[in-house]
Amino acid sequence: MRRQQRGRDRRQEIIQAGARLLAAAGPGNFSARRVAAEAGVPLAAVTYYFESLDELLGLATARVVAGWLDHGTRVAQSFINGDIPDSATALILALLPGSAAMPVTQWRLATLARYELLLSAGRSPVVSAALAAVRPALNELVTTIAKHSATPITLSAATILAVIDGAAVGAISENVPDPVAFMIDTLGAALR
Amino acid sequence: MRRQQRGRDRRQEIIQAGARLLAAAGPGNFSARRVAAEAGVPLAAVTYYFESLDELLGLATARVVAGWLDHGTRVAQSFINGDIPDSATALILALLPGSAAMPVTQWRLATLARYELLLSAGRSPVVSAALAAVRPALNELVTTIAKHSATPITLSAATILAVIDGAAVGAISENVPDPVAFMIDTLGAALR
DNA sequence: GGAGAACTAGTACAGTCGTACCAGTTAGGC
DNA sequence: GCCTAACTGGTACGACTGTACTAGTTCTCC
Repeated sequence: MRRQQRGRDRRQEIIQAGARLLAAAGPGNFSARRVAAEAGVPLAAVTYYFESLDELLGLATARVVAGWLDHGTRVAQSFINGDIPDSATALILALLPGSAAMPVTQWRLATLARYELLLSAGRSPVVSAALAAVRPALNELVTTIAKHSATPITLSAATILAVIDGAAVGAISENVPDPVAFMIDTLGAALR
Repeated sequence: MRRQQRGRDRRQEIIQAGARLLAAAGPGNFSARRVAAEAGVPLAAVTYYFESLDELLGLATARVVAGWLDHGTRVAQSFINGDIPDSATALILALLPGSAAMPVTQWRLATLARYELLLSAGRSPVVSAALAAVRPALNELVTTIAKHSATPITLSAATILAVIDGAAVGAISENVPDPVAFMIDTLGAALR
């Protein structure tokens, strides 16, 4: 279907709203009605612009992980510039949502949604595909930060990512009071 | 309500069925109707024996994590007996569901369900409570295995658990072909 | 300017969900 | 033996889900 400009805009707006919803509330709260409400469009617009909710989920996921990458490269740049002293801190800030200034409860929800999305790749092919597309870039991000570390880092990017993911899952499931500090500690212990 | 023997049995049977369902399909597929079908009882039996589905979820979760601990202590014992040569292998086999003989697709689903349950603690207080109750024992399990390792292990139990959890989440979301081998490799790299 | 495609928006349908309700049956204490 | 509490199992209700359908409106292109 050859779209008109107005339709293209609306379609993008719906994808954007889906990405916001996904990042804030996780795939378990991703429904056609909620996306429509978030985008401020009627429910029928969702079914009109997308073959199925699954297609929209894939597009929204791609948008979300693109945001991860943007955020990560920005943090990596500020680490290279010398604004972040510790490489463990830089890795955590680069690979997890938000900044250190974010309130804890909000950080917890955002990180929870992030890992719910990661795990949902195990059941949803479209999410799996969207994640697979960005993984090499994330790995490269980790190696870039590791390369600019003051102290040499011997662990591989895959292992570093595993430590970060595991620490995040642990922090969420255990409801630790200061998750960011916990994660920097855990990663720091694994790096030395 | 003073239960009769028959009622006690049926109640336990429902909890057991809930635990089976939870371990096999994850919290997302945990519904009153599914538990009833798994237990072979009518739907109304679930609402009769439990205040709410949430109460049943908490009891089923407790049953599941008790199974984790049983499995882990058994594997740890066989490691101490010398049946498992490598401590990284022992840790993976002890802390993740099933054995090496389990088919990959089944292993993947079981592990996926396990981490879905872990993450769901971030949204469900009853799951969180059930997990918190077993965490010290899991930590002790890790230190026990580490203590009997041939090569000395300097990482803390918390860090080791983070590596295992992160590697598992990565293996699932990336759909790696031989996840158990991947996890043993990743943990081995972090331990040395 | 008119035909037809693109779009908007409301509504309806079939499915699953947790929970409530209500007759009928079984079993334990007097 | 009987009364009452425990239990069984079927059904129903309201809420939510994805998707389909049907009008009416707006825009583009010839």
